[in-house]
Amino acid sequence: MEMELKEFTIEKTIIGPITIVFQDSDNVLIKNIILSTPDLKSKEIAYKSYDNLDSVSFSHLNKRIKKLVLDIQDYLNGKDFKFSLDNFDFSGCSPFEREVLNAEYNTKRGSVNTYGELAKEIGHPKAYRAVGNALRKNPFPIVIPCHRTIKKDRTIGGFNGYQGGIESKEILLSLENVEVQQKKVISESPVISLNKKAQKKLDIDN
DNA sequence: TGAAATGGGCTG
DNA sequence: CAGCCCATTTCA
Repeated sequence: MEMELKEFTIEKTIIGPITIVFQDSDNVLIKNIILSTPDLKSKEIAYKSYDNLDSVSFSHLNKRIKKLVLDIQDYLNGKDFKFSLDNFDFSGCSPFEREVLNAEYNTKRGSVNTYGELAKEIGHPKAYRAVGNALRKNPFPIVIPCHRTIKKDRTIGGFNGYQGGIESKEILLSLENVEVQQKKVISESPVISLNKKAQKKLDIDN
């Protein structure tokens, strides 16, 4: 018996439509946040990825999903924001992937870090490529702010699973006042990585 | 710029 | 388990 999934799409955002896929039981479970790509709108991707998906109008949304929608809109309107992770379903993620996503979650708006730093932070200093793989599979972009991770040479790297997504990555970074030109972060200040605790850890390592 | 290193996850 | 895929990095 397949579990029935619902979908709500925020149609107009600065990075195009955003679709939230969730399981609408008494304890709602957020399964996936899908961004649009230049080729495909998020809703099409959603219906391609999941069978038995039902659309829900905003007024009929579960309270928790409503809050997530409003939070995403606030965030995209420039509010400094840390999302609640309540009701997000990480069961599809490996322990390593969870570590990566957790470290990313703890980064701050307006800061950037590198794949290598994230790897070091979670105690696998040479697994920078694996970190990229984990971020590629990030089920909850925006909420887990994977757009803040860039390459060591300060070019912005990949996003949203394929190269076309870097457009959105650039928009999200500039939304956080991180300056990007020619696919490269050009802020004068050094790359600020992770939160305070993580930064301390890194300092000890260096 | 290109090759090689690198490690987690996925497929057969 | 082997072999391949990668949103990286480093070095010549």
